[in-house]
Amino acid sequence: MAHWLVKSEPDAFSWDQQVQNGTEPWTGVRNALASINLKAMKRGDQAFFYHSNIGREIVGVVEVAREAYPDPTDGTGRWVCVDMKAVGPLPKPVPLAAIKADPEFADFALVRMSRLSVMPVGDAHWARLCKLGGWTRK
DNA sequence: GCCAACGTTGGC
DNA sequence: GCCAACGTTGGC
Repeated sequence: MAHWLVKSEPDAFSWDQQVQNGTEPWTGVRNALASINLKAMKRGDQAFFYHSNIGREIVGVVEVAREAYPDPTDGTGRWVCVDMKAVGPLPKPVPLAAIKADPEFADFALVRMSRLSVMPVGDAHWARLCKLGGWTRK
């Protein structure tokens, strides 16, 4: 099973809203590389939910509830979205600063490609982030 | 609020 | 098809 990280500005769509809504379309991705990542997601894959700009930390875990389909907020038909389901909050949110300070994450996309909003997370990085966040598999 | 990174647009 | 200008994202 692959793992991912998705970013959202809490001003636009926050973790609290994700939890309240349960399952929510992950729309608005308008970047080619991010879109490729969305299309590679499989139902049941889990992803970290990261608050960009405000907070700048990983706050929770979501799961792909529906694989890529045309983004209803896109008029051109070129872009896709997935449905994400809230799994649970991280007991200890992992701030970007902690990730940057850890040499293990020197080649992590969150650090290296700061503007990418949907990215894969390797098994080793996933395991380490779970540990840092106090997350035990659900 | 500033600025670096980077994607997109438009003139040629 | 190149590249300068511009807009957007997101860290600081």
